[in-house]
Amino acid sequence: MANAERVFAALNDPTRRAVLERLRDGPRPVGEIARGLPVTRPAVSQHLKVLKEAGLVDDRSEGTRRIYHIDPKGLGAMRAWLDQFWNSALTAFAAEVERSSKKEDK
Amino acid sequence: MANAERVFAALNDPTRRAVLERLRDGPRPVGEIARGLPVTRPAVSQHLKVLKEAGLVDDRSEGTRRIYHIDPKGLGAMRAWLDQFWNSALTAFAAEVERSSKKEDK
DNA sequence: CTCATTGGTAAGTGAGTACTAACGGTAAGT
DNA sequence: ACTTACCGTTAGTACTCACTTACCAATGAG
Repeated sequence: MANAERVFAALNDPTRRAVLERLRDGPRPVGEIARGLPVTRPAVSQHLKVLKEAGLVDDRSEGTRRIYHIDPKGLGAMRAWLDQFWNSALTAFAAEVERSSKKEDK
Repeated sequence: MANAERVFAALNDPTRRAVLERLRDGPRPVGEIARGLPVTRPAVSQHLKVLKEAGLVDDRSEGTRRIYHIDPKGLGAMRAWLDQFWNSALTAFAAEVERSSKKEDK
């Protein structure tokens, strides 16, 4: 679904971010992702499930192996939320600075 | 300190995001933030503490009231992390498309 | 067919955390 | 001085979640 709620929850975990970092260089099977990480392979499978439901990764079957790769959809939802919030926050912040500077002119 | 780690953890909670939404329109005291939220005022105080440590909000004293406002610093750290990841992910994605299309030329 | 490889799933456990209730501390009003 | 309003902090509790250990299904090699 790639809604912001799931993306936030998915990106909160350090291990899941490490998984994404490893997929940044290209698609990899589950075993290769798990190798080098301080957790077991089943744990990685569970993390991949969460990342997939968040729209951050997708997978394809290749024989007995499942190749995972990054899905730009989830990151797009995240950027959209952040950009919208960023803009409105900055305008509100600027408006506040304006108001407080006008208070000096009495 | 506004490192990405704390920002992720802070933004994960729905109540804290609701607090930020309320501060988006401008600075507010704690009581006014808590009013309308489905949690008690002390809970809001704890959330504000987390948001402040993440660099997402800041506060000033005004008599007996503490006025909280959004601090662009934390959102900046978030955007930096996301933009960096976004760029490298897209280039890796493009490189992969390149590779898979070359495999067709045998 | 047999066996090894790969990976998703279920159950159980431990740690982190969001919440409420109670308290203390400070500033303004009477 | 007394009271009221506003807010942060502490202690305790309930719940979520990341992890491991077992187990099972599917594919490929011999």
